[in-house]
Amino acid sequence: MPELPEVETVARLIRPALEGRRIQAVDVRWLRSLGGLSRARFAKCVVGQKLTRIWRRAKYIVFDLEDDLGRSAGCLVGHLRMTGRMHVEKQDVEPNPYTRISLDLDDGNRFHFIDVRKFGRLTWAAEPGQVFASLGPEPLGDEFRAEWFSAALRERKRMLKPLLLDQSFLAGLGNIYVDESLFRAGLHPLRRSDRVPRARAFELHAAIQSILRQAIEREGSSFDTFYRTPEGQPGSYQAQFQVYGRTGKPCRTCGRSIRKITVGQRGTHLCTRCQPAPRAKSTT
DNA sequence: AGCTACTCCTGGTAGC
DNA sequence: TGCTACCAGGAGTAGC
Repeated sequence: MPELPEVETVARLIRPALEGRRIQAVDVRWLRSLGGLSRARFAKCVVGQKLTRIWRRAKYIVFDLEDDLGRSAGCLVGHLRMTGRMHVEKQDVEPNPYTRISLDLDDGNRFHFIDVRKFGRLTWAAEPGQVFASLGPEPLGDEFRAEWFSAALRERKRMLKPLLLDQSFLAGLGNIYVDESLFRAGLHPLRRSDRVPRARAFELHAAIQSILRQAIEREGSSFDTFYRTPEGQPGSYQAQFQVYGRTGKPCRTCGRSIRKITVGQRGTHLCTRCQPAPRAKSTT
């Protein structure tokens, strides 16, 4: 599922084809992908506007818009959720059957928002700040410091896994990179955040940053046909997975079989030797 | 405050 | 082979 590295990869991929282009028409094939806006309102806000900048915040992709007088005209805000994809191709290419929203561009190309499971969104907002107000820091941004992280973990008294998935705590991680980060730091997903020693919090902080950086370098992870872009090659970070999707396979560090448990309705992968259980009880 | 359950969705797969 | 049941899950929301 697209998380920060995959979303960053998509933004980088589509940016050159979009920046500077003007939107000439829109085609909304699945209304709910607009996240509550009507087709008419969406079209009114978007058609005729110029795409000036494509950027990422957390797992959102933002398309800044400008009207023909050069004034700000709000922005498109996209979220890929589980199966969303974005790409640009020639207007005469037959669109993918799962295309939910298309934008005709002034250079003969067409932008497509494709989403098999329809969880994703592409909507218009006057102010992106409104959408982002409740998001926590960017894990690769300056405000995400080890000292802050250690203190924030102590303040919250939650299990590590749901806390790291909480976008208002830290914005951009999803199921895969949380599992991988916790493994790298040797922390059990059920461990309470306020019981993580300071040195361990620093290790987790470093693990999150280094894993995200490596994943971006490898253009994210793709292990399923849903997550591949038609024109771009799939990412390759999945080859680096230590625990995610490796249930029953030997831990690459100690050899013990990787286990899968459920935490907050989410599949959670771990090595019970490298990530000891929070209580004395050993779950083998 | 933090937890669980439920919702939205559909392709893939396990089981019969 | 063909059917059914269940699984994956990000984020929002409701209720305890």
